[in-house]
Amino acid sequence: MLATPRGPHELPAYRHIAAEIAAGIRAGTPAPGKQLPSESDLATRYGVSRGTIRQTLGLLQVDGLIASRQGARRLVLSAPRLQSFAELMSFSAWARARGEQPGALLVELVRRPAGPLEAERLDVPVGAVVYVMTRVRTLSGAPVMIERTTYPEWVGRLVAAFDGETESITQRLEEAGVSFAVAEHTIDAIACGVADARLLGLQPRTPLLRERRRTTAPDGRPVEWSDDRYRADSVAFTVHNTVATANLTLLPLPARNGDEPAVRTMRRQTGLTHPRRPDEPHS
Amino acid sequence: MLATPRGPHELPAYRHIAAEIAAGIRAGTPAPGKQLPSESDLATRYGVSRGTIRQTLGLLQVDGLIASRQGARRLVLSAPRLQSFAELMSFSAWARARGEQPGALLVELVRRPAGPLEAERLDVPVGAVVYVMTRVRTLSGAPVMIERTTYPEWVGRLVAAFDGETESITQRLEEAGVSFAVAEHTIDAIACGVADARLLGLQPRTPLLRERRRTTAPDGRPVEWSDDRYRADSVAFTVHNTVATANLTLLPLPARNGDEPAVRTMRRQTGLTHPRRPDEPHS
DNA sequence: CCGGGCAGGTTGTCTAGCCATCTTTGGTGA
DNA sequence: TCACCAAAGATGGCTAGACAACCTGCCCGG
Repeated sequence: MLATPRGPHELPAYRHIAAEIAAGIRAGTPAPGKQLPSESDLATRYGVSRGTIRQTLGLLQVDGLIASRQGARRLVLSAPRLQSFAELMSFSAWARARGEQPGALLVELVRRPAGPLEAERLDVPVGAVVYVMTRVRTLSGAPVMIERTTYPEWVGRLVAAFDGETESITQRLEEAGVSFAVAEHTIDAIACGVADARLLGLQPRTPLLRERRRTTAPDGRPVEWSDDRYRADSVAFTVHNTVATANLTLLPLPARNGDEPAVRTMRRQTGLTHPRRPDEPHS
Repeated sequence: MLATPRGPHELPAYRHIAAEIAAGIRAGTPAPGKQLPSESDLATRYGVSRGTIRQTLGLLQVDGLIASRQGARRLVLSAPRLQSFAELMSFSAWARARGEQPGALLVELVRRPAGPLEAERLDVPVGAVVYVMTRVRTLSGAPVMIERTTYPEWVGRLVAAFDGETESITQRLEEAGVSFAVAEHTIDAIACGVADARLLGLQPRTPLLRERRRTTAPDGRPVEWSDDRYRADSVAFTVHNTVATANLTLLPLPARNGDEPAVRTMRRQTGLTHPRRPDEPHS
């Protein structure tokens, strides 16, 4: 009864169906603002139970594709975009997904004992071996980002074995069995210093978009800590969040001189009021 | 058998249990890096079925509190932070949650026909009435942000009725029955212009952190479009994402002169490889 | 013509259970 | 001592059904 039978090595049904529905929305059926078929409808159509369909719709909802209100049919919000967790981690994966040619110029790769800051960020003892790699990343030849990544020893050992100009460290690490599960990003703006200006070909004091990232493996071990500085005129971040899932945080720097501030976090919402009526279902 | 019986108006069981487990983690039991009790354990302990516990753990997982791998017990990743969807939307809610005193200085509030850009952002016809409000937001008296928000007529009418120095427009709107469901944020860095410099008391060309946001009601109608510019030395964004839920996007500006670029989106991940062994369960 | 109320449809919550797949552990045999 | 294997334990995926809460549209009465 499955619309498209699945082989043994394929996605679980609920993901498969989610992909199919997302593809449909991308193709315009149903159009944004329109209603989705009911859960029972979809369950029958795909030959699965309502529980499985609810898993599917939960996925689409977290992704911001659809909205739901108890009692009313689900609404299509917008067409889906590109998708991949890897794109958040990997400059190369992102660039390729956009059809641009990523590149990397190795500036430095050093192996040294961890200082107290690095030790805390990577959750290793002070003095443990860490690897610090600095690279300039390019898009179609033009430098757009400076990447300073710190790895713990068990990862850095692998990284050091790669070619310096290896396109995607992330991809190579995954192939080597190092996996990524959780990442925490801190995004702010800084003025370009003299050294960074030279690497990026900019004037000093130009605004840069800085992303600091800590990535963790499924077992909780930190895999990398990175400080990436983007040309502000070539890149921006977007964050999508819903009342059901908010993963963004805005954090103030303590007293305008500080270093590691307290945090403003955006997680889930408990309360949600509903609109009076969905008249004018937009467009 | 419920550890804490629920009354008729309380949260659903799975949210209630999630809150209790999160509180426990905040208090240090289990500590980060340690294991959570098994699903069956928790089900028995809270007197619910395993399905309900799985709903609970799904919540905590999306929030980045715990990680899971098939076959292994769930791991506690970190202590939970403050939580509220409102804090992503509302400067005031965020400031108060942090114990600081938010303020607002009304610069301008105009009512005018929508231009083509505004019309698209708010999903109204060109020429429809929109309200544009400019305010300087302060933290304990010091200006930290310039807020330029555009509202469609049905929301702007309410906003115009508020006092200009109303602390939290968002909160007042919710009280008036306008609810928020989805928000899309675009974050980048720009150099401070002359006008903005005067409003914020900065030198021109200082880096600013810019957040552009479109907020949508549960029925899909846009509620507001905002351009907020923060002092880069007083605020930063953090984004949390997991392999199961990634809501961040990095989007390149097309040719270094552009206005509305294509999008690099970070949504869900389909594939996930697993680590070899979780030895050294960190700390 | 307008408004209220009711019935049916739809999503939200929860249960009980089944099997698959993977991890961990402990024991056995070389 | 060490490698391998089997069993137990855990999570992932899925089903079928029940009831609650809520929304919508229709019908009917005023």
